[in-house]
Amino acid sequence: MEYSINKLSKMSGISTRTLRYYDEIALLKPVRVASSGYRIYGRKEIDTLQQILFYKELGFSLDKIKKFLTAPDFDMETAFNHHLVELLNQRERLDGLIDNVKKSLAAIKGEITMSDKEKFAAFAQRLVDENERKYGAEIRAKYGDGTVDASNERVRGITKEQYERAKRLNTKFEETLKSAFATGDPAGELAQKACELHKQWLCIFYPNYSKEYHLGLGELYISDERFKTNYEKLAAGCTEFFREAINVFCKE
Amino acid sequence: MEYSINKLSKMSGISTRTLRYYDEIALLKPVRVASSGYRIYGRKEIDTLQQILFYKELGFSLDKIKKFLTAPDFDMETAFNHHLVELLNQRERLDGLIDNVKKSLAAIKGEITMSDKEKFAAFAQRLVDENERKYGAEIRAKYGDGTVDASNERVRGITKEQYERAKRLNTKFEETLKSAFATGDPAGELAQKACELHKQWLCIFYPNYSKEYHLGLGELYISDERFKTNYEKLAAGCTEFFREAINVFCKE
DNA sequence: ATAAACTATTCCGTAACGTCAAAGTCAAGA
DNA sequence: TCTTGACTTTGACGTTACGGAATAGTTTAT
Repeated sequence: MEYSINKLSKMSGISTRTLRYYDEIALLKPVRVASSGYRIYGRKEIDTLQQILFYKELGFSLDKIKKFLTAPDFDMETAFNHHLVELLNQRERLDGLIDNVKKSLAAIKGEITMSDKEKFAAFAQRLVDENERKYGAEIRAKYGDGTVDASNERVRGITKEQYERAKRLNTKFEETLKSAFATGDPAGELAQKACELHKQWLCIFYPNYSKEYHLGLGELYISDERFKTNYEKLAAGCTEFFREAINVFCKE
Repeated sequence: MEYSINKLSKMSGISTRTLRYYDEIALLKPVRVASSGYRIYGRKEIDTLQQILFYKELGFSLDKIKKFLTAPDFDMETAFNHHLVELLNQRERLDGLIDNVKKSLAAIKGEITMSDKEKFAAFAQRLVDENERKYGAEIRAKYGDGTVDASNERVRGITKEQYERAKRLNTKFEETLKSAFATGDPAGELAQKACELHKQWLCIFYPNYSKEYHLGLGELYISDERFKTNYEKLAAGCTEFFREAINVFCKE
């Protein structure tokens, strides 16, 4: 059974434009092309399209979906784990936004008159990051935006002592990680100690620490350039190494 | 006090590229431009930038932020309310994705067998998405958001009775299909009755039933392994037979 | 034969910038 | 004064996953 692009489109609910796009990026090629240039799809292509739609529903990018389909021995479990971590991060960020918007709304409805826009803006700014202005820039410069943005709510209440402690922990952590990297064994004692230090550091900003989140952070370090360059400064390949270490650490 | 683009960039943590972009879209213009073409910012621009960053932290688009800043009597409360609703919707969607990814992960790991019930739920979810994708915007444009949400709710939160009815229908359908397959005639009375039962089953989840969709479903059953194995359990070759039957059924 | 329906290939646009590239500007040391 | 280096400018392309439009060729039906 053969299908024109329009037939396939109507069957699947996917626009012809999209199907052409999938052809263009080699995600879904027609089984053959007629002499007229018309695309012709077969049964196998319908099957593939269904799979594509399935992965799409889970929020995977087309690029990853392509890898799923082309590499037959793709490590699905790892890929899904990565994806889950990413989604969890996204949700946490959303939670933060929602929280702040709710607060701002309350402020608007409350004592602020809408006419006095400037007053409100000033107030709202104070509302969001009183502490952020004090330490935020400093922290941001050191650890990258992600730390501040993702944990705005928690960072806000951080004390100077805590900040000093974080700084000390971080120094110690970097030293330990560097030594650990020299051993080349991410499961070794040194590497695991680095993980422990990192966990302590992390707990300052994220009181609700979980292994799941720690694991996710390992992924974040690799995928986020800002973190990666930070760690790569210690040693080339250090980020990957640290991720391995975290993987071991969190599985114990 | 006057600031070069670099100074402002370093003070605010915003890249020069971004500042130029904000100039380009008229979100933040420099106070003046030197004869050399260099941008020069003043104190007022710093304040404006702070405001921009505040709104950005709440997840507003630059376009909306511009309206906040330029329209002096903007209805903040309404805008914030809309924004909040949008964020909540996004989170709900994320929750759904996370749920599905978790389930898929469990399935991959083999922790649970994709039971019939879950298959069922997955399928229902897919129908919702498809329904939303196809008609959502249209309906929403006509009747407002409420309608779609209610409609989706109906599908997602199918009642126990509906579920029971679906189950009964499905059993009956399978029996009929099995008998029909024995006759070998996809255009015969029994096969057509099976199609009718299938249609009724389908209509529980898909109120906007159309022959076209039913037809497409026939293809889906053959191409999707999860469905295919389900039907092949009844009899070998049964899936193909059923598709033929649907073809006849929908052409009447 | 001609109109209707279908299909193809560009190309532009989306949001919010990052990342070069080529070229002009400014302050300071030799 | 010349040159070097730091700084700045304006393009222009890349990113995601397509939507939409323009233009031109193909197939099908009457």
